[in-house]
Amino acid sequence: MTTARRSDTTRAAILEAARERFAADGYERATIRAIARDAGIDPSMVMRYFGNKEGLFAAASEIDLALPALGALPSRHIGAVLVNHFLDRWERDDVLTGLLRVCVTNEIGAARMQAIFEAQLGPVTLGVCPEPEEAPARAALVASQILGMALSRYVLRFPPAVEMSRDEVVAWLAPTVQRYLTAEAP
Amino acid sequence: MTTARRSDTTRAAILEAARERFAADGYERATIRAIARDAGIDPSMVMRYFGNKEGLFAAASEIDLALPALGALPSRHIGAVLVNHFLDRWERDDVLTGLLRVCVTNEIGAARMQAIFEAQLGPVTLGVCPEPEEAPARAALVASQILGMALSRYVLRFPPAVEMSRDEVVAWLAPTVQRYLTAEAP
DNA sequence: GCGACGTGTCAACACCTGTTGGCCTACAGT
DNA sequence: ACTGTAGGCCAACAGGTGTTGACACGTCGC
Repeated sequence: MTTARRSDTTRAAILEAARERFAADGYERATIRAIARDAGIDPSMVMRYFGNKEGLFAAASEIDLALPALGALPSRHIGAVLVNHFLDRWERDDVLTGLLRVCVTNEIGAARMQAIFEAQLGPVTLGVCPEPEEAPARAALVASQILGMALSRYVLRFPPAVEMSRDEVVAWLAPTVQRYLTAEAP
Repeated sequence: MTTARRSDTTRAAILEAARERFAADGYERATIRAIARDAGIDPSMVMRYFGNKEGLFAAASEIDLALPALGALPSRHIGAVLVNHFLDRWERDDVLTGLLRVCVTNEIGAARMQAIFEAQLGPVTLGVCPEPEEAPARAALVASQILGMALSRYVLRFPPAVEMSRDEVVAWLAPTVQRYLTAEAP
């Protein structure tokens, strides 16, 4: 059994500060010194616990996917459920915002973003789309709309995208996602 | 009349190298030294011609919008025309890819990206959408889909998004854009 | 001929970055 | 009570950054 060490609180403080900084500044501008200052410890502690900056980012961008139970619900509502789920996931904490800010200039971040969408969307898409070999393209289309809205709303903060209510976003995007998943190929 | 100076070729070489570096590396990792090395001149020339790094980026990310003549065509095809136009604009050079990579971590880039979409989409949206006060939200929805596909295809290079043919992309996205612009609000 | 000016290079500044190793302190096990 | 070790800080390294000023070469007007 693993007993709680004294260092666990420090680790947690570092990770929280790192997530905030990566989300606010991206990879290069989120410096280890700034993260350490936010966490109230010395920069060298970051190295001791996470090896180097890439290791810190890898640890700070780990996400539990928290897939909803999807098999049972009627496939007509799957678009709305999916959009709602992703908006939830984006607004609960700033891990995904950080990942989106980082993946644009960092290979590791890009690979992780791709892995997340594969794991999130792969099974869902395979379950509902008409032809299995179309599943990857359909998943990529859904990803493009989800990522584009997240970019406009949470990163670039385009005023109209920010001012839309959450229900409005779902009402507009759900039919798009639904069509990408279930409509016959054009 | 402005006669051609000898320095114009140098300016052009700097701008071309800067566009490539910004598109490949983003703002922070695209160093002035690397750009100058690519252009075959000294870093201090960059400062002399463009003042500082922000000035260089501002000059390198200037875009002639090249709006197509839009008023005359039947409004049923406006979605396909718009998607085609943006894909063209993204693939002609790497200015927009650079802007997309930069705007995620740089205020000036974000503001410029927003300005581009306002200028590109604003008039079109106002011309075709049912209620004028809905125009900004509809333009933001279109921007989210366009930006998301550009991110997946040209920046993150998700394999399924890259492997789709250009006609497939247009066939899938055009109805989405068309709906965001002309359908009644949900 | 000669100074002014445009074009360019060189060397340096001041600062910030990730990363490392040594030293100190306090608690745990025996 | 003593010692080992985990947790933490400090100072420094080596390298890279944007940016600046002094100096060299060429070409033009006069």
